[in-house]
Amino acid sequence: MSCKVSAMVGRPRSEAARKAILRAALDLCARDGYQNVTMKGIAQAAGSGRQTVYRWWQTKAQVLLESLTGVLAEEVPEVPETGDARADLVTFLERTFVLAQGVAGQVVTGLMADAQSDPGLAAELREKIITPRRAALRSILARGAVPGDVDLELAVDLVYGAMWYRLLNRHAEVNTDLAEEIAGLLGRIR
Amino acid sequence: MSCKVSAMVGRPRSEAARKAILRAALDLCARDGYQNVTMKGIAQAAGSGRQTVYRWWQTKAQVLLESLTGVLAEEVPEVPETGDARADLVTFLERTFVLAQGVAGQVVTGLMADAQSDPGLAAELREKIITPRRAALRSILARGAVPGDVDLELAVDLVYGAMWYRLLNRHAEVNTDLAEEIAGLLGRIR
Amino acid sequence: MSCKVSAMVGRPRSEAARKAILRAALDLCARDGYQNVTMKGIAQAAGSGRQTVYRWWQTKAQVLLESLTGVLAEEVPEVPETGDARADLVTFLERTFVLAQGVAGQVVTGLMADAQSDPGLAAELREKIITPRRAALRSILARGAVPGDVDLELAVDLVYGAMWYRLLNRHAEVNTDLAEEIAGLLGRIR
Amino acid sequence: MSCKVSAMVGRPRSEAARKAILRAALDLCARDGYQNVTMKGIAQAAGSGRQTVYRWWQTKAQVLLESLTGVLAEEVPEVPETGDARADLVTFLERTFVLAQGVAGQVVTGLMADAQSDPGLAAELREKIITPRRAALRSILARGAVPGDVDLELAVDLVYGAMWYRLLNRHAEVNTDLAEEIAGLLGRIR
DNA sequence: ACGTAATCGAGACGGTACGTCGCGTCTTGCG
DNA sequence: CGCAAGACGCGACGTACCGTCTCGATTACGT
Repeated sequence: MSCKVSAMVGRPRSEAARKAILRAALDLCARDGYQNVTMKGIAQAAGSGRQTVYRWWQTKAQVLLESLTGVLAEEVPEVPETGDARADLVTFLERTFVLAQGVAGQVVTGLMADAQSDPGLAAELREKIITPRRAALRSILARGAVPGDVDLELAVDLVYGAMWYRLLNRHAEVNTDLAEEIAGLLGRIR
Repeated sequence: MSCKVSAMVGRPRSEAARKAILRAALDLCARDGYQNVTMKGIAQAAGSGRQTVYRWWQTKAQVLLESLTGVLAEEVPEVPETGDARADLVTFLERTFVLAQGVAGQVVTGLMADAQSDPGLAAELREKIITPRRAALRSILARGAVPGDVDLELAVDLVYGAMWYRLLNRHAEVNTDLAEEIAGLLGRIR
Repeated sequence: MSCKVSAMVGRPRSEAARKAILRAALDLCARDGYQNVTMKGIAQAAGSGRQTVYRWWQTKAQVLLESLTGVLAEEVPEVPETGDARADLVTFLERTFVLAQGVAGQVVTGLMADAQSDPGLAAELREKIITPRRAALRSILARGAVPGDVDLELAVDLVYGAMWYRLLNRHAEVNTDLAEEIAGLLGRIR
Repeated sequence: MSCKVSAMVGRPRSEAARKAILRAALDLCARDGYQNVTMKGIAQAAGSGRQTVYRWWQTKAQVLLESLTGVLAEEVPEVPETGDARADLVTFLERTFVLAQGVAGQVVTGLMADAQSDPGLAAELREKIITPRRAALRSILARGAVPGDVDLELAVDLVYGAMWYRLLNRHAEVNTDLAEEIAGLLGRIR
């Protein structure tokens, strides 16, 4: 998108540095926790200069958001329509929850925290991470996992809500059992 | 409990300062957002010395946790048993959600964020805020708002999860309508 | 001098506390050095309250000035007139220098330092410590240790100056040898 | 001397900041007195960050020692050998005392005070300020201002001692008259 | 003997400087 | 001109000491 025709002089952006930074941010987040990650630390761990990070991202949240996008893109929980609505739902949730148990959980949790005081980040987070997955879950639910007259937005809130709640509060795990249990309970709605 | 009989020498703790600090913390949180509150700022706003804050609390999270406790204690959502399980549930959720829409939402959200990197705070938060309210909701649900064989812990996760999800992600309001909707959906479980 | 006739009600001043404070100040000064002595530390070491110290002295300098006065009063270097002017001078200087090598040196050095930024203390220090000793040295010198037409004030400056210089700069000891050497050099003035 | 050939990466030290800090320290010392100078104040007055001061100096004493070195280097009291030993001595002392009456006196006095509780500073002060000037005075005296068999170290102690004594105790000025008087008295030693 | 009043200890109070750390920006030389 | 290195101005951190204050307890005097 940038550097269309004119100019394009000087040394080009180092793709190696970009990847190193995204990777370093992820690793540090896994090791020290999101809140303890710093721009300085990211640059250091990536073996890059501080300015190189700031040149392409404004905040650590943006770095980690892009890191996260990379992680999630590798394994998007797209579920083929098998005809069994509940099985599809379970499959979707299982895949989602497995991701949430890994670094992605760490990152997305931290991003959500930062988003509380950064409306721009909040919007970006919703746009790039939350909303697409809400839409995916909604379409799965629409296959018949809940009765047709149920408010799907509310159902999505309940399901993802439970996941977020457990991710943040850690009173219980977000594992494959939860997928089954949620699907089971939704299936009892008449 | 403390300072029962013996000892109790020296100048006693200033209750005025304590209240001023708790109040200032709350006000700052409402004005600037949890993440932008600082110990220095709290002390300044409370017209107290920095050491006075640190003498009684170790972190801003602890200050705000106590502030929050004060706020929540004023209006505990205890619901009399009317016999109508669903009505009780709605009442409980409405009261809960009204609180969540105010400063308490700001604070509890920030505390949850901090708790991600502070296990001690996480435990305290669960113990003092989360768990009691989970128990309250659970007992309300047990009055018959959901069928007897439903896993109440899971039901609590779904309900509070939806609230937390909306509080954090702000894709929808946490208002009295939500109370009705949730109660309605739970009521359809067979 | 104080509390002449009227009033004089209430609990009388604790002489024990006064002595303990003066003693503690001196001990701390010897142990930690003048600059590291604090009012809090003095009170603690004396087993007294902070206010008790502040009630009777305004600054640590005043406490230590009184402590010092006590020390110096114990052994005032008054020299009997033996007829041998030089011997009298040596005796006086030896006694003076012995005192200077002890805690008194520590204290007076620190007081002098503080006096640089506290004109009141400077005046008090001159009045109570410096001037009396200058007068004493001057009268000894006037016995014939230097020719009669020598400016005695200048001579005093040279002698006490050498002592102070060595006390502060520590490039050489202030010992009895110095007394002999100074007396010898003054004796060569014609 | 430093940063000779290799390395020398990163942004170079700001000479402007360095000079501003040294200057600010000096100004504050002249205005508020050595004891009231703070690292925070120096940084503020210099328009620099606190860390920038700490990066290059550990204490305010070190800052002011370097400031002082700058001041003294501007006008080193080097005296050409005129053949008249006493005249040379008077010239040297006059130049010395003029400096001592200015800010340099303030600073060196404060440094000496701090040196009482900081052996490292004491050594540095002796090495960089005291000893070179002692050597200079000694060589002047050796030109014949005092008889050849007089202990020059002692003579230096007496002369500089008088200066220091007056600087600290302020019972008399350190002016050009003093230079004449001291030279006169030394000239009477046989 | 008993109230009055100033003392005592202890320690919390509002301040402020300390020295450290992370921020986001800047200024170098090298590739 | 991108990039590493790292110094820069800034400001919050948690600590220490300042001098003041507020407690309960103690100790003399003047009724």
